[in-house]
Amino acid sequence: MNQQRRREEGPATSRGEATRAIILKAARRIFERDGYFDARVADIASKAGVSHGTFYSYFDCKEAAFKAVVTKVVEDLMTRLAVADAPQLAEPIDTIRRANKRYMDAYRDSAIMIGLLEQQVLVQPDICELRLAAVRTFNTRIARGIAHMQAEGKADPDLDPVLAAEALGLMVDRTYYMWFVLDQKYDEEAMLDTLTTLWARAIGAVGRDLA
Amino acid sequence: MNQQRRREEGPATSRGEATRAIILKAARRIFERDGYFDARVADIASKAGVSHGTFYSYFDCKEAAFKAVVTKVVEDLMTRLAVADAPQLAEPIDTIRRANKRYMDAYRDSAIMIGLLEQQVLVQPDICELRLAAVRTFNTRIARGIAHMQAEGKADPDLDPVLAAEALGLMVDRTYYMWFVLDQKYDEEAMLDTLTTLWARAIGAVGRDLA
Amino acid sequence: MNQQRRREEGPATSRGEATRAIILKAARRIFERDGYFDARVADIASKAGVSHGTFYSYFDCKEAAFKAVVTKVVEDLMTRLAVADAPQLAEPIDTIRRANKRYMDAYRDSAIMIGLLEQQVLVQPDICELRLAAVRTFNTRIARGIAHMQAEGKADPDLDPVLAAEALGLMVDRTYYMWFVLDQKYDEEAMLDTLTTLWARAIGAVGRDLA
Amino acid sequence: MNQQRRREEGPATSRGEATRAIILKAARRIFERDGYFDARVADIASKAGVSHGTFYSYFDCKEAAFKAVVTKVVEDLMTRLAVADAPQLAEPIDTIRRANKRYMDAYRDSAIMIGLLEQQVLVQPDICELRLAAVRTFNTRIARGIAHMQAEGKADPDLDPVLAAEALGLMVDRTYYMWFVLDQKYDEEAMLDTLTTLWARAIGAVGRDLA
DNA sequence: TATGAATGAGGTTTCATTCAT
DNA sequence: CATGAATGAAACCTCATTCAT
Repeated sequence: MNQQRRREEGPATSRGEATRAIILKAARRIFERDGYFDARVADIASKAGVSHGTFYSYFDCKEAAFKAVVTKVVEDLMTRLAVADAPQLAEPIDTIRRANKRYMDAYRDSAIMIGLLEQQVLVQPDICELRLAAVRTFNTRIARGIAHMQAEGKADPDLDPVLAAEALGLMVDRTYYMWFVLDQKYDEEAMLDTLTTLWARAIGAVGRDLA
Repeated sequence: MNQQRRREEGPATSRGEATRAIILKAARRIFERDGYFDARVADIASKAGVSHGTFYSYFDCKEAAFKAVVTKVVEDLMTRLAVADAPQLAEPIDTIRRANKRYMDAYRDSAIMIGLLEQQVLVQPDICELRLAAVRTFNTRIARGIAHMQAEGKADPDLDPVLAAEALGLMVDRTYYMWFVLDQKYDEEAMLDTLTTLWARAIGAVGRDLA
Repeated sequence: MNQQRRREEGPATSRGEATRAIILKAARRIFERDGYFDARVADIASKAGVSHGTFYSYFDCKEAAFKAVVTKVVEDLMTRLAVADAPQLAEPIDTIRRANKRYMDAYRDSAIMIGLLEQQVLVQPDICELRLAAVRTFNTRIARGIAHMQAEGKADPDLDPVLAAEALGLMVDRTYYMWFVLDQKYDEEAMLDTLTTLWARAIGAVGRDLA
Repeated sequence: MNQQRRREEGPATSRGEATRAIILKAARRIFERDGYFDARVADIASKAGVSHGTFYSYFDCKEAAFKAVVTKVVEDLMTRLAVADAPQLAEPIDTIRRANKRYMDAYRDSAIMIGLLEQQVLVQPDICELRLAAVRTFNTRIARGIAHMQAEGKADPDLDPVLAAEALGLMVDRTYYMWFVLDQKYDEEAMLDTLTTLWARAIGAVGRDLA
């Protein structure tokens, strides 16, 4: 009862706030180390240096902690990728490459958690929703970019910008998955160039090519 | 030891063979219904109409049954997609579209199991290996196709056919995942056209365009 | 990991201490009632009035509980038999008889557990070690006694005190086994007298005889 | 039904006889290798080169096979030790030593099975009965020997020959157990001499001593 | 007589979660 | 706020034994 309320209301003191943060951090490390299913609440608590029961003062269940961790990862990702998309005066190819690179860096840093997120998508509806929302945000952004280029005569106007954004976004996203989650070995420059070239040509981008 | 041997050597009689097939089929249905983690061996046995113990006469554990099911799914997929790739005299765009369509049909039919496969890739190294092997086979095939077009002057010769095959393969594969596993709603014609156009343009395919 | 730790470190509170003791006691009663193999963890937990899981908070497995019980039994036995061996001024025959009687009383009280211990000696190396350690302690004590008598000219000096102690100790020990574990019916006085006489004569003890 | 009858009636053909013998031999080897509890019927059948079901054509259950093996071991032991006890004209000490040596050799050859027998004594009433019967036979023989010496004035007439036989028999038997079953390291000559001397003195045997 | 497929009771163990202190 | 003892559902897997062929 008491615990329920506390969980719902969130930490009341700054000490509680700190404990919650510590547990969250510990949870991420344990999830990254053991995966979602093999991660045990006991280990999280122990790594956080608190007792079993304390964990449940802050999180309803293991799933809730996972969701909290993953939400934060996604939020950080979004924030990091939301930086103003440089001046649109640049060549399309440069814009695209820069975006791909930015995404790559961000993906790499959170690769393991992203892998776990993908894995849970099929199991936890909440997580799936979270994932889809993120995808939608990204895709919208990409679609806007493509539409913008089309408007400026820098991309093929016949293309459906939404579907194209979806497919190309997945191409890049999935490539990074193979690369950083499944540890396939690619040469960074070559891969970035390939992705960028494919993308640029796919949307019929005019202008300078990657030499 | 005895059970071990039977499991390793496979059924000795045709009756055993049949039972194994029945269990395998039941396993697939239960996995599709409940997912890997919630699937219980008891349910599989019960759906197969055999006893608990019988299951263990044929499979080491749940994981082994899953692996067997998934292996079969992948093999079927490979077989199905291995059909002679029509005469290369056709326009590239038609070749590409036909391939995308074939893959789409195959993917759709096994979508749930493919979803589970993707999910287990991070958990079971064996499954990951299986998955990567399939990917490699597909990619090689695609890369050969691209190289072929390049040789015939029908595709941009500057492109690295292997990397391109990898990225474009993932684009299509992942799109189908969103479509059939995560149940995103796409218009079939529009999506197929988009994927095909993006692909064709990306590799600089010359020739007729999708009207 | 958490449970592991608790098991390794032992109970952290006195409440835990008490529970452990209760389970241990229940385990002994169940082992005595059902024997080692037929004893079920569920029965032990139930007799202790705790849940299944609680048992595993304190013991790794049935074997561990057995080992704990048996260790305690052996320790109690050792303590009980370690009482100062009366003044050595007494007649050897009296010293020997008193020792035999003391051992008999102790053996009888723990007969069933000792029987189980003997039974597990062949199966569990740990238990075997425990058993041999106890035997060694007893034999050393006996050998010292014989050597003492030899030094005082009260026993045949030609005898190897260690081997003699070993054999005579086993004679008594095994007789008690037949008596209290396998329930052979002997007359207490007659048997004690026989054992004592045999022992005394065997070591060539001089002095008064059992009349 | 059918099988039941066959088991009760015993093998009908000499081929069946042979199979039974083969299984019995395999059973002994598996029991010796794995102990009673860890021995699996499957392993016995497999080592005998027959199928699962065939085992049950000859034995009711694992326990029955064990009993058959152990009965044979005990019978062999009895036969081997039943050889005419040399002329009683010899010195008592020589008679005793010879008997101890004969027993030692026989014990050593069947040590593992004897160990298992001891272990099952507490679990299987049948086995216990078998064991006690053997003990009784031995003890009677020993008691007769002691009584004989007493009659000839070669041993203390005050001793109860039955109880003495019991205790001394156990002394020797248990020593061999420690020696050959639990693998305690003893020097053969020294131990045989000690046992013999203790025994001879214990019964007040007159005559030559072991030098 | 021999085979081996099928059975199913049975026990062990884990770990997320609760709650009294 | 924090602790850790207690819970108990749940799932896995083995292996002695039967029986149809």
